[in-house]
Amino acid sequence: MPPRKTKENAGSLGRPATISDVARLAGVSVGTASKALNGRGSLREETRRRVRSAADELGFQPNTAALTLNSGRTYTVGMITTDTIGRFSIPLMTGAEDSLGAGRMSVFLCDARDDPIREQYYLSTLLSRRVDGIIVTGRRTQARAPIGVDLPVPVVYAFISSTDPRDCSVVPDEAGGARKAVDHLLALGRRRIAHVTGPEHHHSAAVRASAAVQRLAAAGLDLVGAPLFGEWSEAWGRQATGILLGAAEEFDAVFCGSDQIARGVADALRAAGRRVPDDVALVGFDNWDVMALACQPPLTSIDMELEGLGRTAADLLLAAINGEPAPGRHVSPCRLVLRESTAVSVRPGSTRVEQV
Amino acid sequence: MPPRKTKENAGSLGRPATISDVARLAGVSVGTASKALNGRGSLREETRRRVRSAADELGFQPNTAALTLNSGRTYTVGMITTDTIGRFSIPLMTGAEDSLGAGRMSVFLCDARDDPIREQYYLSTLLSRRVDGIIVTGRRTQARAPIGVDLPVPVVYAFISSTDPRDCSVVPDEAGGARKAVDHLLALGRRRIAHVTGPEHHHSAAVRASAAVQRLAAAGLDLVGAPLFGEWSEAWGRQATGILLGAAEEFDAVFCGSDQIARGVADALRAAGRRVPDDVALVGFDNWDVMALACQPPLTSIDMELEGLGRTAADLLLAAINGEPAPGRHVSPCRLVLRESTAVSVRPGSTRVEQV
DNA sequence: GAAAATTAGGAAACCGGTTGCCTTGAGAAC
DNA sequence: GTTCTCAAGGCAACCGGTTTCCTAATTTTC
Repeated sequence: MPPRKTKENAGSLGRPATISDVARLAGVSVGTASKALNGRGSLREETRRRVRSAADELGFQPNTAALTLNSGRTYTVGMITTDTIGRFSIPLMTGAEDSLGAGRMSVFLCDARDDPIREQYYLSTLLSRRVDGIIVTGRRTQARAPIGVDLPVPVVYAFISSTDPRDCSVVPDEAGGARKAVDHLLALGRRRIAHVTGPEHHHSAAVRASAAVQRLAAAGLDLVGAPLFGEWSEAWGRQATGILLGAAEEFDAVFCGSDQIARGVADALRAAGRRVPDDVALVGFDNWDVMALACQPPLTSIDMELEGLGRTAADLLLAAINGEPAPGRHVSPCRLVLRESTAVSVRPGSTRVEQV
Repeated sequence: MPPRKTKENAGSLGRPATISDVARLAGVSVGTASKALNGRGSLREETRRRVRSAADELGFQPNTAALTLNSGRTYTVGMITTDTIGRFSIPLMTGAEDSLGAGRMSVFLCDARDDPIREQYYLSTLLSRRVDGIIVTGRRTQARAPIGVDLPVPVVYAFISSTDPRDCSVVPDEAGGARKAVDHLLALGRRRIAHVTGPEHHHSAAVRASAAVQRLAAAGLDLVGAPLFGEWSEAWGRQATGILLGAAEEFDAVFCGSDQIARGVADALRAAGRRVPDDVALVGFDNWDVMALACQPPLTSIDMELEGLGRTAADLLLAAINGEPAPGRHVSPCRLVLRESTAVSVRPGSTRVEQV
């Protein structure tokens, strides 16, 4: 892409052109120039053309601050990540930005880094900038206290949710995802399924584990042993595999709370001479490509569709801004992504996606 | 953190309070209210107090658009990622936001997604919003065409750099990082060093490889074989290891162009019965904790200090905004992070950082 | 040809702040 | 008692647009 000589200084003023400059060049009044450029008022077509070409020549772009001042709208939203910008926030942000950009809105990025003071500082900054709305995200799906009450602008919680049920939250259906994982393993004929996941006090770990247990119970089955709660790391996956191998009970599948854990499990199983998926089928969670694809074999995983979630959140926010709020928890489904770690007849390298 | 009843509606107007509301409540004129709140003019202390408490009561926060309109400054900068928000952008953004936030500036996030049209759209959006400055980042360090010429606001390129040497760019010293890696391996007594890295046409791969070769040459040594160019994946690391093992030449160290590659190499070496670091020492690049820590053994790696780079970029931008531009390429050093993949006597789990 | 209708475009208020200048009033100086 | 001085605070212009209202000129109508 060639560096484009921007029009900003095409007219060679030392500053951005204002509508007065345009009006002067076109030989009309400021009000007329405004009407000409916005298709308002009743003007001769020739006048409009003259104004437009003057605007082009000067590279005129209306000062957003002035527009804001008399419309009251900023066409700007704030996005606050309560913890840290990270692996989960990125697709959320990308998706949100996608929808918002289509609505010609810009996004203020605020990284609160788990600091309530910082969060409130950002909140007041955003409010003083008169953003049209706010999206709150976080790394954990657990519900959190509302960022403020009776705020003058709509707020949508994405991924994370608000403890106040009247707030609008968009969250992934983690329980549904876990059920899909279990159903898939059951459909493969596996009956002796173990579960290795993150810390017990972590909301996602708890939700996914209990959904898995319930689904098995509904099929008249028990989990092999209790869910193994630990940390969200490969090391824990390896360690937990040692525990499973050392126990009396046999197992033919492991559903893992994250792809990292699953990868640790895969490595440890291979080291122990168990074949995946032949001896043990493996399902991860997150569908984090870096992990899922590099794993040997590539991992079947649950995708929370975070980008879509971000888009949904943005759409709900835009709706709320336009006076049509949709309060409540909006649950969006997860998707099962099939790869070789549960595949009996899938060729290496191919990726099939379950039809939902 | 308890949901705070924000002051925005404390005074129970249906809209954010304006300075007129404050003035009315305090029984003074608008101008006086402004002076009272900003410590200007000559007013009785009692009057100032009265105005301040009126402002508090109403939860007054000045409308940023109005401030912008008569100061000409927006206290806002744009951050354009030319490709995609990803692993490399995050620490950059975090660092930049850190410095900018300290300067009370807000950040507009723009994800151009490798689309020149989108990029120019964002650029013109930012300019019409009259941002005080722009930071351009990207996933690759390769120089790119300037985003625009003669822009009315300062621009700083971070990580990525501009082909125009008069532009201000902040880039990591990748060659220096590669030299540190080689020096470290030499200091360990390794003499038969191989290099596995990403695509030959990829700027980072080329720079790191040639710096490594040069450093070895300076020590009177050759690389074992030619640099193995491939892709930035674990799979390539494994594959390349196969090539190395199949070749006639022995090797006692591998310097890898990324942590992902290094991890693939580690896995393949282990599978082939070679011990790391005893038989083969291993150095990665990027110091991506997810990879470097989960690797067996944990990886020594080169850290580009992206967060610091982001801070530097932001600081340079702030300086430029304040009329002290610092044109040119600013190279910031990389850091060697020691872990077990090159450690002879480091205990498992510990991380030592080289003193620079 | 004069009155009415229509059209083109200008003047000014307004959005919400800041700031320079001016007015008012009180106390000091004589 | 009169003038001078200075502190305190009001008035209004300004930033850059939009919009309402009004005027002037042209065209239509009879």
